[in-house]
Amino acid sequence: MKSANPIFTHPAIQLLSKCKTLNTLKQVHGHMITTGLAHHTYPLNKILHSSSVLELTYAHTIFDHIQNPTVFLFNTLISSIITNHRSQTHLAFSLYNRIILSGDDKLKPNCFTYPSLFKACRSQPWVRYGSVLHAHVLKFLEPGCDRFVQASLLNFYANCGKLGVARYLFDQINKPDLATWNSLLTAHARNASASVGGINDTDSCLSLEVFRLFNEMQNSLIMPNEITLVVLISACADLGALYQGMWAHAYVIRRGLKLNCYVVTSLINMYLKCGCLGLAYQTFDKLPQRDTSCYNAMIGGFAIHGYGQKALQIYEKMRIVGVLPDNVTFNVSMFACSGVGLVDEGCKVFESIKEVYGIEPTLEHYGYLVDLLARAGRLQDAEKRIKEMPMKPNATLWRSLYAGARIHGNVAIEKVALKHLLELEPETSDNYVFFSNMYARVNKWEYVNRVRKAGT
DNA sequence: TTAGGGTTAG
Repeated sequence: MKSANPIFTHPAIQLLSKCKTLNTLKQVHGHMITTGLAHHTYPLNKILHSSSVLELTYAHTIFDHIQNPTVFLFNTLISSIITNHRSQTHLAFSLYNRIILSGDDKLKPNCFTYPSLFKACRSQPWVRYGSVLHAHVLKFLEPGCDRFVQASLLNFYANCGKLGVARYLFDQINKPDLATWNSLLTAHARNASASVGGINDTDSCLSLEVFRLFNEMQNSLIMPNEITLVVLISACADLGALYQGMWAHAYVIRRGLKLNCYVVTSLINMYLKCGCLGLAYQTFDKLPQRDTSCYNAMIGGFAIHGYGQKALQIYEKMRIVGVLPDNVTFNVSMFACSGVGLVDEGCKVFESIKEVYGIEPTLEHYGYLVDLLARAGRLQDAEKRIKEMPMKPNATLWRSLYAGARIHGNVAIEKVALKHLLELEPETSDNYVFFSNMYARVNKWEYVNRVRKAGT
């Protein structure tokens, strides 16, 4: 009987996965160097992976000391950078370039090289490299050799809005598995809800296509999972299709799928979009373990339906049970206050961002604060907040101040806000109309004509 | 003997 190679079962390798700090990892690495273990690819890959999660610089130093690293080691580092250190994506691409430009016949990218790189290409500034990578896939890999590469390509094109290419690539895949089906469904749902400026016929068609694809998927005997249902329920929300959404909810229960935070959040959102606040709350209330997103959906739901006080109660409950709020939580909570004039409560939420949670308020947070104050007629406070904020205010903030000043009849502040709006958006004709309307209201007709001329 | 693709909220 052949005994296992001791390298693979060495206790130092078991220890590696338990290292929680760079210091302990360095100790194990030192031990591996003295025992000669660090010369072998298998343990080297393990240490490269563990160190890249904890401290990328250390992993890079290890990598730079490896003579003739294999494509396996390149892939490990590339994928770890993209998964754990997205801001360092350029390092992943320079590693990829090293493979391509090595001139070494033994060093070629393989099917494990591409999925993470395509994932990186979904955000700027890397999007433009996607089609280059696609060309490399065709050059270096056998056609249709790997479903992971095919699915990641599909996701890349879907993310760019090139749904036709995504569908073409899907049709090339032999017996698509569950994740590939989910990719295609996600592609349609994402493109349906990604349009700017509201619903149009194309978007509705894409959401309807999600229904059709779901049926096609079931006919191909692939069992949907929670992810599939999240996509299906989101399509129902986009269409305002309550009956289909309820059917999907029942399907989750009937098929024994988990009502996890993703599924429940999409259900809450669907019920809210269909105007069923009660059903949204029932679904929220039944979930024993809720995450931040789930709370955000419910707070936002109460806010949109005009129940600011209820929204704040949920926000308070979140604090009591110890679920950490995020930027969205602060936004929706302040929005909830704004809608029903709970000014002091909204200000308290704003102050808590820094004082309680130690987070620097963002431009968007200031936007909600100014909107809250301006709507309530606290125009001097709103203007003071804009002037004292640490970043440059954008047009949205000045517009909120303008709207508040307009409603509450404060021409002086209205004028200040409009001047800033014109500076920031000289091309927006609405701003000139607002300005001339303001002068017309105070009977300054010579200015009305002057502003109108400037705006044409 | 190790690696890679799919989900929610304003």
